[in-house]
Amino acid sequence: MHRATLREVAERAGVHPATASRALNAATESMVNATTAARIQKVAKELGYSPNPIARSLKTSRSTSIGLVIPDLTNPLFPPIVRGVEDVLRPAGYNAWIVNTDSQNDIEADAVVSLRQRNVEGFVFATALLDHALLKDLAESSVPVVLVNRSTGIADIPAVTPDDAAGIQMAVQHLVDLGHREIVHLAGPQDTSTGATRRKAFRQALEDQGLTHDADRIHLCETWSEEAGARGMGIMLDSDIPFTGVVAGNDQLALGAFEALTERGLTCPADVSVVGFNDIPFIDKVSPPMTTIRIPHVEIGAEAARMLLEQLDDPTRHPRSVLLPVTLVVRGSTGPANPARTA
Amino acid sequence: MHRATLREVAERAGVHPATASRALNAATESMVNATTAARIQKVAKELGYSPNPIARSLKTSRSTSIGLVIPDLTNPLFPPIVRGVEDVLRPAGYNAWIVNTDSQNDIEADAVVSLRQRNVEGFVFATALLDHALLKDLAESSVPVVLVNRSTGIADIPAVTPDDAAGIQMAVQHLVDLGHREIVHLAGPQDTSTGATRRKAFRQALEDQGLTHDADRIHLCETWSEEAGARGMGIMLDSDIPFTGVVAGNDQLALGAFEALTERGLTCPADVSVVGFNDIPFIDKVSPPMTTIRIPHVEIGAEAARMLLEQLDDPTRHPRSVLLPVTLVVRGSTGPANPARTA
DNA sequence: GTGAAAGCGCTAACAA
DNA sequence: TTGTTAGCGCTTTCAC
Repeated sequence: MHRATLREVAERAGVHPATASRALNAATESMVNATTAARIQKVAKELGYSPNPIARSLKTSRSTSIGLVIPDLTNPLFPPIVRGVEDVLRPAGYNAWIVNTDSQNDIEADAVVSLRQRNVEGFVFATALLDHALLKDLAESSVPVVLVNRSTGIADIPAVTPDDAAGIQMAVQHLVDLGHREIVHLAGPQDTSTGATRRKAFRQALEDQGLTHDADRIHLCETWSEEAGARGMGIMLDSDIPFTGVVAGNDQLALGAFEALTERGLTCPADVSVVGFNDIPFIDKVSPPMTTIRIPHVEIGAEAARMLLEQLDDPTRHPRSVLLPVTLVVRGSTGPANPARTA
Repeated sequence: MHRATLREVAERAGVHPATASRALNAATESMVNATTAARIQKVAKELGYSPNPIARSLKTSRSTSIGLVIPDLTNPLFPPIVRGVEDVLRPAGYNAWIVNTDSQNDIEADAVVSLRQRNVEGFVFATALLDHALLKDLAESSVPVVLVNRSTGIADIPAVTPDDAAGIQMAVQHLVDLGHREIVHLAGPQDTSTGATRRKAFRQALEDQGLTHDADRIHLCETWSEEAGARGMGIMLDSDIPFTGVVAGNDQLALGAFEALTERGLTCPADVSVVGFNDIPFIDKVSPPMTTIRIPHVEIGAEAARMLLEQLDDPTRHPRSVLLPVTLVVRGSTGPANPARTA
C-alpha cells in the first residue's frame, strides 16, 4: 500500500505542491483558480490521496483530535458518555483519544503530557476533582477543557454535569412520599463535586422536609465502589441511628448497601428502601429492583463535545457550565414496612 | 509551556543534534562516547526534554501505538478486554488508540485508514467476522494484527479467544446434570466465530449426551442483543418444541430469554433454566440469577497485547492462536420443576 | 565518535 | 492566482 503524497498529486496536476495544498484545503481553496482547483481535486481523488495527518500536525501544531480522560471504562457510567462525545466529534471531523487513568494521578499526568505532545486541541475530562492540580495547570495554559459529570472548584472550567442537587432532592422526596421519615445518606468521596454536592443537597433536603438531619445521618465513603457502599451501610447499621430509607451517592454505593442489608437478613424494600444515583446501564436488571436518579449519560458527553468544539472554533468565547436535568426512576420501592427499625 | 527541542538540548550540551539524538535513544546510545552521552542526558533532563512524537513518527513511520478496534464499549464485555490490553502495553511504552465502530463497516474502515496514516504499528481487533474483507486486506499488507474474543475464517490471523466449544459443552453438561433432557440453543450471529463455534459445539454436545438434536432446537439470532434473545426465545416458546433448558450464545441473549419467559408467566429456573455465556460484569447481580460460562476478560486482552508486542519485536515470528480456558459459574440453577413443558 | 546533510509530508509567509 | 522558500523536530545515511 503506497499512499499518494501531496507532491505526487501536484506533479500529476502540473502545479506546485503549495497550490495543490491550497486546492485541497477548504479554507484556502478560494485562493486558487476554480478550474485548476477542480483538476487538482480530480487527480487527488484518482490517486486516492489523503493528507498525512502526522506531517500536517507537525507543521500546523493541530490534530483534529481531542483527549478524552476517563477514570475507568469498566464503570458502566462512562461508556455512554464516551459514545456521546464521539457521536458529536465524528461528524465534525474530530476524533477522541481515550485515556483510562484508573484514577491514578501519575497515569493521568503522563497521558496528558503525551496527548499535548501529540497536539490534541483540547480535552474532555471525566476525572475532575474539586482541587485538581493538573486541571489548574491546563486552565492556566489556556488549553481548552470541558469537564463531564463532575465539575471542579478551581478556575472556571466549563462543566457538563447532571443536576445533582435536584436529583438528591427527588430521591429524598420520593422516600418521604413513601412514608419514610428516617433517612440516611451514603455519600461519595468529598473531593469530587458529585460527592460534595450530593451530600450538601441531602442535608438541605432533610432540612426542607423538616426531618432530623444530624451529621451522623451521612456516612462518607472513601470510594465510589460497591465495597465502600457495603462498608458504609454496615457501619450505619451497627450504629444506633434509626432509618428506613437510604439515599446513596451513586448506584455502586447503592449496590453495596443492598449487599450489606442482605448480609444482615434485611430485605429491600420491606425493611429498608435504597435509592441510587446515575441509573447506570444494567442497573435496571438487578435484584432487588433499584430506584435511582437517571442522568442523561449520552447527552452529557454530547453536550461536552459540542461545548469543546465551540471553544475550538472561537477561543475567545468561554462557555458557561451546564446542569442537565435528571429524573427519578422508580423501581419497586415501597414504604417502611418494618416500623421496628424506625425508632 | 515551551517544550524543549532536541536542537536546544544539543546546543546546551555543545554537540550536534544528531549526536544528541543518538545519546537519547537506547538503541543508539552506545555509538556515542559515554561521558558526552551522560552530559547530553543531564542537559535533557534539566530542560525537561522529551522527544516530539509527531516529528519522530514522521521520520521513522513508527508511533509506539497500536489500534484497538472495539464494536461497542457500552457492551460490558469489552472494557475489561481494553483494560487487559492497556495493562500490557503501558509498561512496554506503547499505547492503544481505541476505536468504537458501533459494528459499522464504514466506521471501522475509516478508522483503520486513519490509524494507519498515524503509523500505528499494529492492531487488536475485537470486531472480527468469519469473512472480513478489511482483515483480509490487513493480512495481505502484512500489518500485524491480533484478534480478541473472536477469530476469523480467512487468513491465519492470530486470535486470543475463549474456549467456546468447551464452554458450551460445560453448559449443556450442567443442564443435563440438573436433569434437563430437552435443551435448546439461542445462537448468536453466524458470521462471527463465537456464534458459529458455539452453535456447532451445542449440536455436538447434545449428540454426545444422546439427546435429541434436531436443527430446530437451535434458533439463530440476528444480533448479540437482549432484544434478539427475547425475540428468539419467543419464537421457540411459540413453537411446539418442548424444552426446559436453554443455552444462550451470550449473556445478553440470555437476558432476553429471561425477559421473554417472564412475559409469558414462566419463571426461571422453576420452569426453564437458562445458561448464558461470557459472565459479563454485573451479570452476577441480575434477577433471576444467571448461570453462565466465565471467560477471562482481562486476560484475553492482555494475552492479545503480548502477542502483538512479540510480533512487533520480531515480525518474522507468526504467533499461533490461543484458546483460553473457561469455567462454569453456577448461580441458582435447579432441575426441571415443571415436567409439563418437557413433552 | 561526531558532524554534515538530507528529508519524512505538509503548510505558511513572502514574492512574483 | 501561482511559485519559491523555509521549516515544523526528528533520525539516519554518509563522510570524516
